[in-house]
Amino acid sequence: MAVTIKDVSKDAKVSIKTVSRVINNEANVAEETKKRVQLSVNKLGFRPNKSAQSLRSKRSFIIALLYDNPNKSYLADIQSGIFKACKLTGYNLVVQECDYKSPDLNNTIIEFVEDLKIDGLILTPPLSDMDDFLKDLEKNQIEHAVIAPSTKKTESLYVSSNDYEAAYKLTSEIIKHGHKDIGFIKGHPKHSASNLRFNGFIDAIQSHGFKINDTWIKQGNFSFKSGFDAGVEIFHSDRIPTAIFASNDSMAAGIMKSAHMKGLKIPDDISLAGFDDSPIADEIWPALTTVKQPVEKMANHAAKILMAKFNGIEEENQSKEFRSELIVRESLRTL
Amino acid sequence: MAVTIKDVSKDAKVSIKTVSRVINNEANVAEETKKRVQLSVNKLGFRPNKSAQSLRSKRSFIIALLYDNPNKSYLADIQSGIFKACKLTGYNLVVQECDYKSPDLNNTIIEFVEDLKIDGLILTPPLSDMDDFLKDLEKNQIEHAVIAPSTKKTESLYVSSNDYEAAYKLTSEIIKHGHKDIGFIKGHPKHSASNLRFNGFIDAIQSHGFKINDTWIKQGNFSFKSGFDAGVEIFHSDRIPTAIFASNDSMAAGIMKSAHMKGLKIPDDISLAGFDDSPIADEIWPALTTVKQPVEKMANHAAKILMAKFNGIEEENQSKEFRSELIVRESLRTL
DNA sequence: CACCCCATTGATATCGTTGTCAAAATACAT
DNA sequence: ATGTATTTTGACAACGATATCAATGGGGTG
Repeated sequence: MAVTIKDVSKDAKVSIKTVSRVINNEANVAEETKKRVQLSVNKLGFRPNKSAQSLRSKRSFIIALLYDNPNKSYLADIQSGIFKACKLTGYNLVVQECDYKSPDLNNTIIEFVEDLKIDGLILTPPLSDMDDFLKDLEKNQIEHAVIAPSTKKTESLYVSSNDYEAAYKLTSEIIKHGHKDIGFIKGHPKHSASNLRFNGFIDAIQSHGFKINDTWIKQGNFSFKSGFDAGVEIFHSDRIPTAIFASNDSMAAGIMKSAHMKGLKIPDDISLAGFDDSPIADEIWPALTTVKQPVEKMANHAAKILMAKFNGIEEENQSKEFRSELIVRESLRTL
Repeated sequence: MAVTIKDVSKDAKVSIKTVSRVINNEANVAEETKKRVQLSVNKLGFRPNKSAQSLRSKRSFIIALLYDNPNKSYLADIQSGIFKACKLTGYNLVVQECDYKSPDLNNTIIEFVEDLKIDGLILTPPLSDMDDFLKDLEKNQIEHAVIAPSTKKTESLYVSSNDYEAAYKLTSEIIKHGHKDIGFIKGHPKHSASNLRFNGFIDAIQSHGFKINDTWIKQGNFSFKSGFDAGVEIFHSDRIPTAIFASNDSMAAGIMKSAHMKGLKIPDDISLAGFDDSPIADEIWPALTTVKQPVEKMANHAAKILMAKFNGIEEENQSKEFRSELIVRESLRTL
């Protein structure tokens, strides 16, 4: 039989309530009593029964990660960042794959949270941008932190990256390399980052006094295939750009493939840039010029502020914007 | 206040025990009573309190996925397969990243399982091959299913793939393309698959009466970089093979990069083959000849047999070996 | 008709915590 | 010394399910 609070209380010659006070770090326990209890706890190897705690106090020390079919390496990074934060605080992490298009997403998740007494949620795009979903969470008093929301007006905790600035900077870098005819592949329309990156691109182009050529702007959805298709279309036109900026690396890889199939050399015939610095960026040839986001750190921070919040630690642990880093590799050449 | 079993019992005019019987599908409940209770359950929207269930019955309807820093896309596939199985049965999934080298891995995990009343574990390589760890699980009566263990003598439930045969087949395919001088990059030494793949390669070579050239056999660890390094070494030698078989796609991509840097064209100057059919296999140029494993299906099956086991359903749900599929793409040419 | 058997049902204890609230001990003010 | 405020402590209820075990009742048997 496992050691219970009763065993500890006997050993330390106090009531079970006092033991409870000590393990929960409550105020008003005499220093001496506290020590005695802690001694017994260690001696007996007491570990509180989480089910009993959860039943009585309605918290589980579990947080959940919600995601909808993201890029695989993105998911792994996010998860790892969250997990590391959990490990520090003793929380556990449950994962929940969901379909953002499902009509009963809201109820499913709310029931899930209530049933498991989940202490808080972490949301990734595109869930981070579903306002009615976020509102439902608020209404049900479900703590949550969102990763990369498009608008920061929300009451929710969030972490974000400077997608707009990074896209602006990357575009400027491409221009600095002598390019004027630049194509762009947009990301998944439901992901906030897509717009931010597109706007950064547009503004950079225009602030340099260049024109946007609409036939070189294609809608993608962050998948390799959508990039490939966009590449095929672009390379099929009479005049092709000298550089293409894809909203993420997978799509850039797709374009690269379509270029190869068309007999175009990279970066000799066409320069390429991606976004995210996913593993593939450095594993294809030539390696992709891209923007590296501290995804794991962002997720780690999201988990930290979430847990800080429902543990009543407000302090400096707050929503935060992370800065991305430009990584110039071989896929971009100087004209 | 949430609906409890008491409310249901009042509404259905039965005792709480009878309600309990119905929701747990226990035997010996009159058909009519059962219907009446189910009606009340639905009418009131009763959802059993998991903490209370867990406290009393010592099960949580949670299973856990244990992994140690795997390939990101592998993790995502595994997780997705498990998650889908969980969804069907109403189980939840918690994830636990761990360090297989940690000296107190065993205790950490056992405490984790006991604390959360985890119903069962799913292990991925290299954890699937740590015999003392598996023994500790048995000793503590912790249900578990392992993915891709090297030996199937274990008492544990398992799913595996036919790595040996697949590697044999792929090697034969390379030979069929006219290659005699074939290099090989080994995988992570702690992963069971590494040996199986290597042995399949060796046996295929020898059964065709060819010789193994040791300078073309390199030790890798499944990472892109280890493949790259191996490639650099091989291409540095006086005589280079006409084809290289890397134990996974990341390493094959690494070799490809090193080949490009050396000015070698693929597949004109050297043919390549990988293993796993990870996303990168089809996203690099030229696309990799590889072996596709039904990773997600394997994980799905692992979760299913695990849950079937502790729910007392033995039947046909058993350990199983999955078959891989050869995928021939451009990276392999005929001499 | 008396008896026993087995399916069905319910009263109540129980799991291991935290919450409530009052009692006891101590500190402080007058 | 007395009264009051404050800190410290504990007895017991409560959380919401399942487990135990006995009571009930209908059917079959002799």
